[in-house]
Amino acid sequence: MLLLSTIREERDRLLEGLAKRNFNNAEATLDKVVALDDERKSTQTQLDQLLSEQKSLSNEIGNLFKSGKAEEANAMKVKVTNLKEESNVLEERFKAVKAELETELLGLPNLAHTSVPHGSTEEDNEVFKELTGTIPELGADTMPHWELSGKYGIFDLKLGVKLTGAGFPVFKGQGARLQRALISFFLDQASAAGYTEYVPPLMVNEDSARGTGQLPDKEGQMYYVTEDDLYLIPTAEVPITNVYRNEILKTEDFPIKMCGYTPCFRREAGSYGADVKGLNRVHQFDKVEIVQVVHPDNSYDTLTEMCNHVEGLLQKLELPYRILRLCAGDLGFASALTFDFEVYSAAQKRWLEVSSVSNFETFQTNRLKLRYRNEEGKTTLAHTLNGSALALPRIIAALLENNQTSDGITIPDVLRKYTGFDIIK
RNA sequence: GGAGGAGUGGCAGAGCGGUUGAAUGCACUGGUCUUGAAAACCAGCAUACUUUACGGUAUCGGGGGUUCGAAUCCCUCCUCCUCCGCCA
Repeated sequence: MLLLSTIREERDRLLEGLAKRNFNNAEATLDKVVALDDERKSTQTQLDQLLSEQKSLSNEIGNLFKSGKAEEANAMKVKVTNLKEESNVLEERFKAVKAELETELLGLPNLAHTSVPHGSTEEDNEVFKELTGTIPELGADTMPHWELSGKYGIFDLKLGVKLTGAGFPVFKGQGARLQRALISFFLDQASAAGYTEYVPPLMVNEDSARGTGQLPDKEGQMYYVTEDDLYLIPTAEVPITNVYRNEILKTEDFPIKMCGYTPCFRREAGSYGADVKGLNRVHQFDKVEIVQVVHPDNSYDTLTEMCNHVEGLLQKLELPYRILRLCAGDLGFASALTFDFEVYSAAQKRWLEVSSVSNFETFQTNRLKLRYRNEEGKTTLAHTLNGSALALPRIIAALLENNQTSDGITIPDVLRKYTGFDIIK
């Protein structure tokens, strides 16, 4: 959620940013927000005035009763009752204005960082770092991962359909081991980089979902348990970032570095073709997430640090990758700047997104009420960042496809101590 | 799932209808004292909104109600504790 102070004081910059994001009616929306905020303030001032009068009169009534002047007290009661009627009307108006203001604010996306390129679709994303690593030369009998899975019995989509439905792959045998190996590897790497490991709940309440911006923006993306009003997490970002919801930190608490492995659940309606084939897009997948809560002065350095961490993982896995800087049109609602990491699948001959690293600045912390006490003792919003490190299915797809040989699928060196085997046969 | 008890400031813990945003203790911050430290003493110490400012308003688990007036009474939801049941 954007800050009202930003909307009031940096209107031009904001209009520019909203235009970049192709946001319609930006000017009218900002005008409306400011007008609502003005009304909220003036309503509150009037309301407070009335409440204050009521309060002091009520105290007088108490004193009158004590000194035995019941008649005067009763006369005063009528006065207060009248005041109360007046204030009730104002209070209703106050609540309505506040709610409307909130709705408008929730509809505004984060202001994109100045380095975010213009553009409306993923075609306009900037290649921040060109292909790094080598694309393997594969033979004529190269298979995509969904065919390899059948050949080696790594995972089974049909079985998933039988057990649950489309988009719920079942990993088995060496495939299941590979999955577990990757999780351990990613977590060990995160721990070594100073992240504290969490095992969070896989369902969250409404407050948590709102805190990180899943609600109300992406309600349809989440599985929802109606009986208990809980949401299945679409990413570990949600529970982990909410650890510090409603907290006031000290500057010496920074940086807070957290990581966690969780399954992720996404309803992901509306895609087709190669995008959703095999493991390319599924409803349940595993991911290790890294999250940081930092001082606003350091958040862009932290973004770089987190990108370096993700890059290191891809290098250790010996996967060819590139880094994109997302354009304004492709940038997530809550993000100020996002780098996407893509690995190249030699068999599918396409790039697969395996990580997204973002700085949200104060967009999430404003909703989360996640603050710190600054040098002057004032409470100030912290910055949050997160990144996938990494999401498993497409890593597995790329590993299977790029490492296929006539003898089987070779496992990268770094994973061998985790898998316990060096080739999938 | 059933029965009972409880939720107050960073923590502990009073208050149980009337200037109570809330006693007291601990913790914390600043000061005096001291060569330094400790002790002692003095002062400060919730959050948010609002006001140019003085100040004002709201918040005692959440929401609603009764009353001129609620931390205190009523309803409801949530959470925790104890006992019973069930269970990996």
